Amino acid sequence: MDADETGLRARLVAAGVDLVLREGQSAVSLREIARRAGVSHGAPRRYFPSHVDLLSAIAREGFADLTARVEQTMRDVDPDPRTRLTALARTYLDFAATHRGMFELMFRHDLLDSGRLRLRETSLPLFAVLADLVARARRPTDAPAAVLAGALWANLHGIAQLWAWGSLPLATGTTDDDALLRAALEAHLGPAPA
Amino acid sequence: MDADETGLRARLVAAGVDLVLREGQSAVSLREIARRAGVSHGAPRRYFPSHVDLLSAIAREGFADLTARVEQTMRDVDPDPRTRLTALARTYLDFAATHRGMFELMFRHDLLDSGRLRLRETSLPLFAVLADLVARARRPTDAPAAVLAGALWANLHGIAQLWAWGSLPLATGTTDDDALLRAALEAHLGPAPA
DNA sequence: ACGCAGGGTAGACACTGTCTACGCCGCCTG
DNA sequence: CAGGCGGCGTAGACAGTGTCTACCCTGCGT
Repeated sequence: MDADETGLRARLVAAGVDLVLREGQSAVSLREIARRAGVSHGAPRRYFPSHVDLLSAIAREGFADLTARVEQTMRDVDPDPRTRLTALARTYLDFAATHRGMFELMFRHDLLDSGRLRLRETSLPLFAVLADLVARARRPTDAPAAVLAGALWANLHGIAQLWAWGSLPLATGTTDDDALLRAALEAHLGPAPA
Repeated sequence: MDADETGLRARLVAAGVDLVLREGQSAVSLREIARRAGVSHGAPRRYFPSHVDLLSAIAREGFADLTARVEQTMRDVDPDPRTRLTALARTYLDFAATHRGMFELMFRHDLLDSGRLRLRETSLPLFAVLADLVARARRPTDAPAAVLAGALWANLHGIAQLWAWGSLPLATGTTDDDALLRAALEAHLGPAPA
């Protein structure tokens, strides 16, 4: 979506994405991606004046990837809102688990330039999908749709976060990943349909 | 609780806690706390062989602080489980908001030596308080207590995380902090009592 | 009185982000 | 066609970092 795919900028971002997936955020240095792209240590500066700019560009790719996955899921799955929400949740958690370093980076607001690059807004379409489904699955007595959606997203995000940290199995004494997710969905959306 | 309060080790940790609260995790370098303690850059090495060891010691203080606050809350508030859970939740979120840098550090598993120092287990007493209250507030049709407690904790944690990131108001379009918290509590524990 | 160990000093190394001056090559203009 | 000029990458420098190592100094026990 950004200019030519073969340019140095694209190669640098690609190297960064690869690195963050493989070794985590802390492995992504300007000099290292320069090395991987076979250019001098000062070259990235043309496209990323600071480290933050580079990380932000990488995180952007992450959001794009996650969004694409969610959209694919929406294409694959039954239109029933509850079914879709469950699928979306699994996609979210699966992404967090299999793209750990990227997921971490995506929410490291201290490393990202969420202001200038409006990076946060990259996550808005994602939230819009969730909000729409929640609005349709919402029961009359539930909280307003926006609040309900926010609470559910927070729950998803928290599960992803605490899983990654490894403290949930430690604390709850269970390794049944899915139980927590099901409990969260039922809490916010009511009992699962038969 | 650790040895003498006046020793260099204690001074270093104190300087680190201060720094992390004031400027965030990234400001805490071994050399900087050495400077603040008025010792040479190599001195901390006696007590913290690596950066991870220092950060872990600081995070430990954070968990101790949070635990103390929660316990104080439990002393201050009505014994009714639901009331206590609400108070605990507010304490948790308040801590995350007012001790942002520390809260972040506490859950940066990539920076902490959660293995050797068994740092994760520092959070267990905290979870135990939550789990106990949840067990008492739980309705018969709810998920098992451990799962319910895990789901609720995840929700709390997610709210704290997304708040800190500033994306919740952006996404939900509301600045009513408390609505989300109330929604989460009601979702997991049922409608609020009159 | 001796020496020995714990605790702090100081220098070195490799690495990082950032800044600056410098070349190279191609394109646009006169 | 000649000239220059601007984008792009190179290369060196600087301050800062974590980590390692050799050293020293002081106080204690024998």
